[in-house]
Amino acid sequence: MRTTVHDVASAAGVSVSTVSRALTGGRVSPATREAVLQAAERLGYRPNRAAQGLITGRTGNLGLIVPDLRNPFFADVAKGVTARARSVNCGVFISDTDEDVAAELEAIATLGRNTDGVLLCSPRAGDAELLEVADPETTVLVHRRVPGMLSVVADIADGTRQAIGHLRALGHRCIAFVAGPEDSWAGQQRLSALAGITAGDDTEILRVGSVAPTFQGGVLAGDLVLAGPATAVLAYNDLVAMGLLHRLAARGVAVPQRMSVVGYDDISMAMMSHPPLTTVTVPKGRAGVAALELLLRRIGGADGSGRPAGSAREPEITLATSLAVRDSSGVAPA
Amino acid sequence: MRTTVHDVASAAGVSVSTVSRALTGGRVSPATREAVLQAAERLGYRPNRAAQGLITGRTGNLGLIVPDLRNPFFADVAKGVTARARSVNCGVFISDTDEDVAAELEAIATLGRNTDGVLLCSPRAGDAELLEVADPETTVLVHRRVPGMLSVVADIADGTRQAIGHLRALGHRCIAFVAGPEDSWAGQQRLSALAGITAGDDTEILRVGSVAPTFQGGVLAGDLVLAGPATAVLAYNDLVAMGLLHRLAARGVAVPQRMSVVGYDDISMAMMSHPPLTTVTVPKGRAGVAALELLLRRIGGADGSGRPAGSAREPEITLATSLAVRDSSGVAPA
DNA sequence: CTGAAAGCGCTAACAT
DNA sequence: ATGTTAGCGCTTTCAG
Repeated sequence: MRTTVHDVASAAGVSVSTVSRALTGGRVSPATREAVLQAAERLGYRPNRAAQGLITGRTGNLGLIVPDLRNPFFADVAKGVTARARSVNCGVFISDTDEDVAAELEAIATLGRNTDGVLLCSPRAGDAELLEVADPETTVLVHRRVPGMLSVVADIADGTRQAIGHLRALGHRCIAFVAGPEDSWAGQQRLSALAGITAGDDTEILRVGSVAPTFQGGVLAGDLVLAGPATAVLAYNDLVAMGLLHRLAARGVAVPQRMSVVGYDDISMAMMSHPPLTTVTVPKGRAGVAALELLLRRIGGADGSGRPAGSAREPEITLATSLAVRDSSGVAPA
Repeated sequence: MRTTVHDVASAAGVSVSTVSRALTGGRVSPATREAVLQAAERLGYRPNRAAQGLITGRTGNLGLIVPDLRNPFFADVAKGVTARARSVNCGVFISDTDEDVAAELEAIATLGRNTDGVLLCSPRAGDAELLEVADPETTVLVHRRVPGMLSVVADIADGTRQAIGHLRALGHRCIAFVAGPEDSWAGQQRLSALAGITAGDDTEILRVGSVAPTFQGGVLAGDLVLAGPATAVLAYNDLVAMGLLHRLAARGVAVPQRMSVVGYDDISMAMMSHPPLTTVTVPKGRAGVAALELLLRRIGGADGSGRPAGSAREPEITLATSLAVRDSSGVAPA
């Protein structure tokens, strides 16, 4: 068995409670504390978090649930969360649900039980299911909004407005929008953002798809877009946009000379595409960080710093988006 | 507080020990088991893993340590691990060390203490440091080999041989190798693989760099390669290869007509590049899965199925690599 | 087959 | 300021 408080206690010649106090910052004489700390160090003592959690009711861990870690979007979120979590000395359980609702619900239940709180990123489950299985007190949604739950989202509507505004300014009057999954929250969000935009009487927005939110989906969309009159296309996300770029190149369509392409997300490879992709920048990692901080505020710090929990000031946070203009968008062809 | 065994026990009209047995598969009468199961289901009971772990000595969790989740290579590994872990009902702590050795060492210590075992992917620390802080009994290295520790690696030497063989067959006689970080294990592995290849008296391998193992590093390498006589280039990894492709395109060098490019890893975006990248396929997720299975075998199953632990049959596993030939490599220019 | 009781490693009253 | 004790939720002897 590993070294326990008892080992440290006898090594330092004190009782276990003194060890506990010395380590967690209770009242101990400086001399004693020093002795304990040294003994702990020498023995390589690491507290057993499970045991700590059992008594304090805080595990010092949190859960992060994402649909797919291989999707760079979610990898970015995970990166932000783990980085921030490390700085507050908080462990992170990650569950990749593989885009499966049942797995997601199961993960919420299990993680909800075994952590201090869970960050639920872009869940695929419906509002009702989520409300039923997740504890609104200890769950924060990321990139998804459900009434009655804490959440952090990006201002997609504004980003969409900027993208369309950019294309209009370049002279485009017929813009295709490649829709993603019909039933996804993010998809509806984009659609309603678009609907909310009176692009001007002279500008037409053509809906294309829906297609899978993947590179392949973009390849498919390429031909669809080319079959219509659009001179520019706004794609569901960067992956789709890159598939589009690929297909356009294969068919000899010059970008941006004959067709402008704009994506959403600004995943890291967006600037590596050919040409580099103009895209709506979504704060992915920052959303994860914000969600973590919201959660910590709600449950009072992972370090058990016992700040009065209370309800968070802002139960629904919206992060700004912007448009990263790169080379895939240009003036409309004459 | 959440529902506990006690709640289930009184709801089912039995004792807590009976509940425990019914749930963990001990001797219980079918009728009693059914009653307990129903009560548990009705109350939405989820065992507290911390408490379970405290007594059984198994947490049912494991740790995965990676240098950078945003790197698609590691995202793939993480995906493989989490998927397999879910199927054996095992939680996964993920720690992203941000390429930092100190953070890595700290993670090994903490996770080692609070999980049943840890999967250490491409650690940046040296052999000695690793040996000092990691428990060889419960740690499995992924994509790294250290004498005395369990590990799963890909057969990079063979992959390298295939890549060089491929280029030679296409007529290339002067091949540049873009080296990555000098001190990295993976870097040395590639270098020694190359050194072990007698490409033939008529073939020269030029070392270029080292550069950062990133897209930017590849961009930098592009000019370096162009300054020499090479007609083909083998890049440290796909990211570097893609940066190379980018720079080559910017400088108007046709790929593969004037220059062939080959990478390592086969990350998902390798086939999305322009042109699609020829690369040494490395089993990333499968390595994670294999490591997990090796660990489980070693510690006897996350479900506590108590198979005799014993030492694993194969403490060092090597997974095969292959060459995915795509459009970035072609016959050497005349 | 089932219940009572001990105790995993730790912290939080409660004593001293 | 420090030691003693109880007990977190659970599994596991040990009785019955």
